[in-house]
Amino acid sequence: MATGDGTVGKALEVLDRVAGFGRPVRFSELLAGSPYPKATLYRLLQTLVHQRMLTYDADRAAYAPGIRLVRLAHNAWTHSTLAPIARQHLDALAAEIGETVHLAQLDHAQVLYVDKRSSAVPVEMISQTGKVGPAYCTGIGKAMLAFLPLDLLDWVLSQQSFHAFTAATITSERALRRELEQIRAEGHAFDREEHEPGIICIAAPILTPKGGLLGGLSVTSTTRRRDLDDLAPLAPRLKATAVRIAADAESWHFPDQTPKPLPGRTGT
Amino acid sequence: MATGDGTVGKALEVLDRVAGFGRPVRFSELLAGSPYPKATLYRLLQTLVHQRMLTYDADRAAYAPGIRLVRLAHNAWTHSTLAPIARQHLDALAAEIGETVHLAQLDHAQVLYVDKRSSAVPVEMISQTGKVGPAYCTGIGKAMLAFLPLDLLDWVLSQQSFHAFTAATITSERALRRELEQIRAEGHAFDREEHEPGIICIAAPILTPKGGLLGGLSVTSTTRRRDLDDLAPLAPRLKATAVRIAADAESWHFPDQTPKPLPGRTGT
DNA sequence: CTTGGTTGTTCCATTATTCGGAACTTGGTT
DNA sequence: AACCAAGTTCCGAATAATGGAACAACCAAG
Repeated sequence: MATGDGTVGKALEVLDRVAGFGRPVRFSELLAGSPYPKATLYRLLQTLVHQRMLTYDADRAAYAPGIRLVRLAHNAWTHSTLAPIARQHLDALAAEIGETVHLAQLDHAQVLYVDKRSSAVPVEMISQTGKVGPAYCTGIGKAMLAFLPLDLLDWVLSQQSFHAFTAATITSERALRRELEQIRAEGHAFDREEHEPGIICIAAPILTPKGGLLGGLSVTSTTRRRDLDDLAPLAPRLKATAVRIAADAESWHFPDQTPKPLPGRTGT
Repeated sequence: MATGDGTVGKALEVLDRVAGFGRPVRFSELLAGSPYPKATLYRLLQTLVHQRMLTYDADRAAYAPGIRLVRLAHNAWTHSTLAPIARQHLDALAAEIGETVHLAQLDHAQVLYVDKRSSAVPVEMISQTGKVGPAYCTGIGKAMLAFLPLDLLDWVLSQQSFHAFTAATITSERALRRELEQIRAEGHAFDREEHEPGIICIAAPILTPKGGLLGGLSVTSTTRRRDLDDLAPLAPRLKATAVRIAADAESWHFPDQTPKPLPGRTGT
């Protein structure tokens, strides 16, 4: 999975890797999984720390994501996600249905949750927002995949791991494509405990009038409270909300957030 | 204000600039305020877009922060800010006092708010978290500055704009240093409508047992509800909370987040 | 349809940066 | 004391970034 993009690409790859650990990480740990030689990795880390994209804790000799990222993300979240536009609609939907509502967008073949309304716990924040999850085995992921342009879909599917989280997880591209077809026909997707046992959801894509994919919307519940048949009747309300969000996005002239297939830069 | 750090530094500077606009921004706007020639800036932007750190909207021909940042920030916020550690303490303090509580850290001579508990308005969030504000004219900023090591303080103060937001704003380094001395003696700071008219606050630093600066904590109110004399009695509870947060941070072995003075890297 | 202006994109020889093997330092272990 | 692992620095070679200038694309006015 070549990154390209010269030094900057390499630096960001390292940044991702550090962030991915989810804990302070030592030089040697990074070196182990790195394609770069010691000296190069060292310099990249130095640069990132100097730029406050990473923090270096001298005592523990470990690197962690830096707070400059938090600051940048504030802008990104406010101006480049559906969250601010969708906020009121999420509030309304969550209040009406009384279940957890998620708003997500596709990022690099993964589901990126950009906002959430939880019925139970009142507020949370980046703690939830910013999380990523698999696309092939979540309702919201499948809902988005189903409405991706075909050429992009090919690429995105090629990036899926098809790891079997539960017994119900779809583990082959063929099976997933079949399911996506159905979702396309119905306009909404279900998560049948495919990602976590006991967790089910119904999800719909958020589409521009022209059919461009903006994001996804889902209502999540547990098998203890509801089953799929209870969820299905929510589809109309879910879709109505999605349409409203899309309309607002349109009037905000929101950019079509279709993910890029990482082309070889200067075409073939 | 030379950035150094080669290409990566330049790319990140451009990223900051785009984020700073707070709205989609066109190439020419960026070019205007950029030290780089057209072709160079163009390439940097290309790279950032390709890396999904920026989004490019072809219709509007404008750049905006990318969603990859949201994802990275999730990690940064979770693992490199005081927020997760302080959460319960903020909850408790906010509930007890019934006013808005802020948690902040220093980032590059500015105040970066990393969490917030608002008494009145229930929700908001990243919309608030991730925001930056001036250090020299906010209570929380001054509280942190007062406990900065002297050499760092010199640098940080040199970065302040001393813009007069209100009639009460401290507008000279000398006056600020005098105030910081007082804050150091008392252990807490006030914002006397120095940043926004009608807004006052009391703030305390969060310090390691050894005196290292971790962050700041503040209780904000309005002149309509309280005055400074009402705020002052809150100091003990504020400080107690700060101590508790510091203790938890210690046991989590939280890295000393003292900002770096951007040294010239390898000397001249 | 032509001209002129503005904005955005590409080329390519030059130049400055990054690369990475190897040597070195530091701190802990047998 | 000798050794080993982890982290840091050096420096010539290799590569990638630079930026001036030419080139498109678009629009408005002549």
